Amino acid sequence: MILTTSEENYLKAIYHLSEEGKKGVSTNDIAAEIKTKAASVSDMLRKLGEKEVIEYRKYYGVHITEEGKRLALQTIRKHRLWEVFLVEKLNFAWDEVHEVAEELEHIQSPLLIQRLDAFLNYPKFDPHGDPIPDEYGDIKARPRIALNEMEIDQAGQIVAVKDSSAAFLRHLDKMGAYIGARIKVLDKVEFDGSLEILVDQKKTLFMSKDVAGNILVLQS
Amino acid sequence: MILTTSEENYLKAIYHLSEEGKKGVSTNDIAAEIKTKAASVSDMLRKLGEKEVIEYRKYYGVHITEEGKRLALQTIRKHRLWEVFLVEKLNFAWDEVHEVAEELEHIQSPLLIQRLDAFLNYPKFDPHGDPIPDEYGDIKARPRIALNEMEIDQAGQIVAVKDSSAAFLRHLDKMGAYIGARIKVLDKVEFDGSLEILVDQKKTLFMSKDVAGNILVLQS
DNA sequence: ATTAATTTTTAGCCTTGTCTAAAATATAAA
DNA sequence: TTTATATTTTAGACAAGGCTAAAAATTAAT
Repeated sequence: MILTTSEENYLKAIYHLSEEGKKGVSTNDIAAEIKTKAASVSDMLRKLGEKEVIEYRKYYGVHITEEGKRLALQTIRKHRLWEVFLVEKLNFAWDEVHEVAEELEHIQSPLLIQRLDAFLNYPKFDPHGDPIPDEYGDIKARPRIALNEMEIDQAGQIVAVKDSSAAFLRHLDKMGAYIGARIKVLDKVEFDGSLEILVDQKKTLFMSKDVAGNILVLQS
Repeated sequence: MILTTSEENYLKAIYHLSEEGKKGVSTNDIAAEIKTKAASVSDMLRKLGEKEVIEYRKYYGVHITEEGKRLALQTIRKHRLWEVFLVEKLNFAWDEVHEVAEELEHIQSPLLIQRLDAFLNYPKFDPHGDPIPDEYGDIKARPRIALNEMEIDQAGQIVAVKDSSAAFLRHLDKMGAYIGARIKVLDKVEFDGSLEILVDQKKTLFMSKDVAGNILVLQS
């Protein structure tokens, strides 16, 4: 199965959104992620559905298939390997690499990626700390940690909750946290063990030790 | 001036064909070089003409402009730097690199190329011996040599003739040689100084010392 | 349970780059 | 110099991918 650059970008976005929420991914979310219009997304979903890299039910969002996941991870692998190359070999700053890697990831040459991987000494994580899938799409899992066990200045992504009751999720939402959010621990209050958290690099919020204990974070 | 990938490819082809012949480049020649149809070429020539990277007179072929030459050399520079990277850093064989470099050359990032150039230690020639233009499009000129002065096993490209009479050119053509041909000296006959030449890696031919003396070769 | 608001899809149009077939122009041959 | 051949251009179609506006379906709110 060969995908166009555009299809690869959509599939990658769908994969990322799937990982965050675990539920079906909505057309609007994809449009926001890709920075395009919902109408264009609908069209592409139909095409990706025909190629069987996603399961698509009109009006009910999409689920990525196993084959889709495999292809998305291939693209992510390429993206992250190029990021390592740019930072380690060409002295790019870690925040300068994304756009260029976004172009490089679409180069079609398995041999190139194989050799690049070897040249970089088979790195397991990219410069942002995100894991690099291997040839087969396997990701070296990093242990998930409860948010209240993280140290000050550590960062990560909320990937799950222990208590998944509607009440707890509603509370999370009210605070401005959600599954998929990128967070960083700014401070831990001695007095009651509560935490000050930076969400998505823009919003700070406080949460109790108990709430934090129910949130699982993938460290990066 | 920003060109699309396709426009860059056309311009590069036109540049290469211009260098060989010096005369106007024909639609059919471009079509053959790009492996597309003459109708598509006509269309693209109109567009490139509007962008003033070529001078285009219908039915009379094209000439590349200074701006066009500058842009073509940029692309060629990128292509050749990537080739050096692939061979020297990723251990590609010299004949495996072309296709991948063809994709890599269209990545848009001046910083990337600048850093890559530095990383490779500012190479002046690519793995095929072709010169790498600098940032400004300047090429380190290599002296042209008369074909009869070349040694056995030396290779190069026919870039000009001393005697440019129609008769001589017709003779050249009849033999199977032409301006732009990639040649290699296979043997020099002691008896009369005539040469055995390999043209474009497929055809061998013999030519007298006098004929060879009128052919100028850019060594590689 | 309807109405209102939101989300998603469809329909139709645009651009880029490709193609085939036919028309126009230029070149070679008689 | 007229005819034949080869080259080039135009015209019209198509696929990919994007957009806007309008229709359809879903979800939320009275």
